[in-house]
Amino acid sequence: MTSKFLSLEPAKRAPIVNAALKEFARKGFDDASTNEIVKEAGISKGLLFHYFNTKKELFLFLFDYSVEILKAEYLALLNTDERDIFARYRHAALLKIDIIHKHPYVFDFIGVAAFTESEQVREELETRKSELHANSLAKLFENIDVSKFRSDIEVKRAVNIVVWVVEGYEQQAQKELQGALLSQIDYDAFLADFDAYIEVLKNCLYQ
Amino acid sequence: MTSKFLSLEPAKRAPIVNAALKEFARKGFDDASTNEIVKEAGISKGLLFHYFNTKKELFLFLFDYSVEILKAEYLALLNTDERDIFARYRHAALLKIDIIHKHPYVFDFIGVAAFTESEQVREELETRKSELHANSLAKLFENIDVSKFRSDIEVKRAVNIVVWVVEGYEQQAQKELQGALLSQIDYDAFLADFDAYIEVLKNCLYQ
Amino acid sequence: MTSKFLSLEPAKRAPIVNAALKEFARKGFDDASTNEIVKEAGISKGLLFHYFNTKKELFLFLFDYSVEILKAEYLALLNTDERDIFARYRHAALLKIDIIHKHPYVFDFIGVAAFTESEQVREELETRKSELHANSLAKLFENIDVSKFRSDIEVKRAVNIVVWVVEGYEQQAQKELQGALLSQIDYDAFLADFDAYIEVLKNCLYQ
Amino acid sequence: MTSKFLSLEPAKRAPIVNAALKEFARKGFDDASTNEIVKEAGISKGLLFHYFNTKKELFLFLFDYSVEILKAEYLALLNTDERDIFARYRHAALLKIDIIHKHPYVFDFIGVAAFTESEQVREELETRKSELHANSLAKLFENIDVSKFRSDIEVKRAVNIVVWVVEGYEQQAQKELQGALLSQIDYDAFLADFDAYIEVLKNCLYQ
DNA sequence: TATGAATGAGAGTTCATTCAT
DNA sequence: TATGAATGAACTCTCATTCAT
Repeated sequence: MTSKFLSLEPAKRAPIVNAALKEFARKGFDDASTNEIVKEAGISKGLLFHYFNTKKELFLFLFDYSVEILKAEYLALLNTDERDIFARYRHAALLKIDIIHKHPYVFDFIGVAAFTESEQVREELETRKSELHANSLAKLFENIDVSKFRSDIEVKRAVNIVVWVVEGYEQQAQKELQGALLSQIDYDAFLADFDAYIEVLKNCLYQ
Repeated sequence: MTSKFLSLEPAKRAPIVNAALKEFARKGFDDASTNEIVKEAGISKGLLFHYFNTKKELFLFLFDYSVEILKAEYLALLNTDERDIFARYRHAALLKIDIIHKHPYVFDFIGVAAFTESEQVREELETRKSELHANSLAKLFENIDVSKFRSDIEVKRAVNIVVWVVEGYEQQAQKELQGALLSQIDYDAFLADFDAYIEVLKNCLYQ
Repeated sequence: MTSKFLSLEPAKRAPIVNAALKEFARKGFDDASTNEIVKEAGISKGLLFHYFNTKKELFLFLFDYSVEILKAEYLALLNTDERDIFARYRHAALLKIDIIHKHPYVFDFIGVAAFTESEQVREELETRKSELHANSLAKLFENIDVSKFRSDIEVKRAVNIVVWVVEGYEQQAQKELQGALLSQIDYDAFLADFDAYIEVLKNCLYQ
Repeated sequence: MTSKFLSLEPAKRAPIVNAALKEFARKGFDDASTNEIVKEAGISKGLLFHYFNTKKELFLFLFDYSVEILKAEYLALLNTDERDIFARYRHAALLKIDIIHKHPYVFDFIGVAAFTESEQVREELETRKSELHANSLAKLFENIDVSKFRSDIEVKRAVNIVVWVVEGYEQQAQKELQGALLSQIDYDAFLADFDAYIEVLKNCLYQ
């Protein structure tokens, strides 16, 4: 029953979506306050529930909305013809930075949603999450050229090491950038640093 | 003003601490219910607030309490004479397993507390967290023999890679073990797997 | 100000009236939902409030509307030339059955309206109800031949006994028929049963 | 979970019970406002829900409470040794007047509860109602001496006529007394009137 | 006429916290 | 030290009503 909301003009939709994404991203499902959302979005309490009958429906809508963005602006642009794991990941990181620019709360929201354990949304989320992973996130690892890894390292371990280092780097970067104005960030410096890590791993793990 | 609580006999203290750690570890600061805590601890509502004037005070007490355990049973036992980063980490992982056995909720609680964003406790937590990190967790990296790393890899990067891989491994292990009974876990298999990752990194990063 | 509604073509009026009668009959004034009414009537929210400024106005309109039907198809057809109280009542019962067939919600609505205690409509209803009773329902008892009653029974008591027994019978019948499809009801059996009660009373109360 | 409430001292219990009985009796389950109840009872909203977790639980408690009163002060005092239906009913009517004196809202509440169709309480009420009827209200008709009825009248009809007339009389009396101060009512006049109806029926229906 | 987005007061309910005992 | 009755603000959600289109 979110068709009402979808047929609303985008200019009115955006502040509601952003206010809700932000509140959920900050506080998780249970702690997020619909009062805060309507205050930030500048609408009345009634209107939010005119569009979304329940807080849960709003949350799941935002999840689907975020997944759509991820699919259209991230997953669809991943190049699975590039079989080199490092080139693939580098490209993915660049796409990710782009999305954070354009949709500041989407990645945070998805992150919080992925780990929420609220019983009110768990079941529906579980379905959506596994579908997302199966159909989509798996693309990151699809068709990787594993023959490049050194033969004395188990492929599973090599891939995990790459994944964990990239995730660690991203988290560290996020922590450092927190609070900084988006316009002040020196992306080139970050990319150079990131590339240095890639270089180390490549030397370690490739033949 | 938790002195009242500290002068209580340990046998009465334990159920309260455990009930509170468990509830906060499960639900985070905002969602945790003092009702649940008193029910599980078998005490009255009034008594809880006699010892801890506010929920926040209780939470911060538990944080300090958990940090004390960490210091006494983890950080104090880290052997800084062992200068090899891998040997140091392996030992640390073993100590961690021990604590999870003895204090099942402490690590979970610290983990939840570290990532809580509740505005009610953020400020005080921030101070404590940075102090913990500066004075204590830094011990993990103190006096590491960096001369063993390959000369063409920046030390900072080598250390980060080790940290991120170990963290990634721990998180993956936790996910796999979730729900399993503690007694059923095959620790030797886990250690062997862990050692395999260490071996890969050692080959990569050491000269 | 329901003139707007009255000048609407009947084909458009009927679904609105029926939807509203049904909802009020089922849930009473306070619980009836204007949302349900517009949904069932297939019109927009705004239109309902274009015709009837308030829920209360709609309710009172329906009361007047139902009373009109009662007057035209029930009270007007009561034969006051028939001075025997039993013959009069029997005829009235047959008329009632007819109306329930033709206007399924009208009697239910009037019944619910008669006993509603909602403060929002009580005052206006009170006026209408007493007017209805004085000018109209009194016709049921008008010009009754009281000379037929046994001389040792006060007329007032004899009439009350007839009224109460008929009312009791109707309520019992309604309870038994509840849920049954209108088409499946054996009216002849009911009439025979009804007539048996009349016969008892006639033997008792007549000379 | 109403044990909390039951262990409260009666002086504090009474205003809550009375306020709630009154509100439910006036407006039915759905329309009754817990706000009104706490205002009239002079307690806080939180306290009401400390005793009764939900509005439904409060309603069902009141039903059980009212049934207890009915059993103890009405049904238990009905004399089934008195086999004459009129003597039995006269006694019952006197008992009823007594209860209305002592517990002004109990009969009204039971009446409203008996006919409520709110889906939220229907199921639980249905069980309670049929139990009440089977075990208790049936006592009114138990062991009646039907041999006194005229042989040409079916017993079922004779009993129904008595019941309906008594009910009709009670409703009329309630309507007339409505609003009058309890102390101003002339019970002797009412009883005399009631007895006159009984006399008529006795002459009619008995041999 | 006709729509449905928008409002805001009020609904039942939860919860940390207080306080008389 | 210990209880649990009592509070009231905040929660999600509903609803008759308004109004720009």
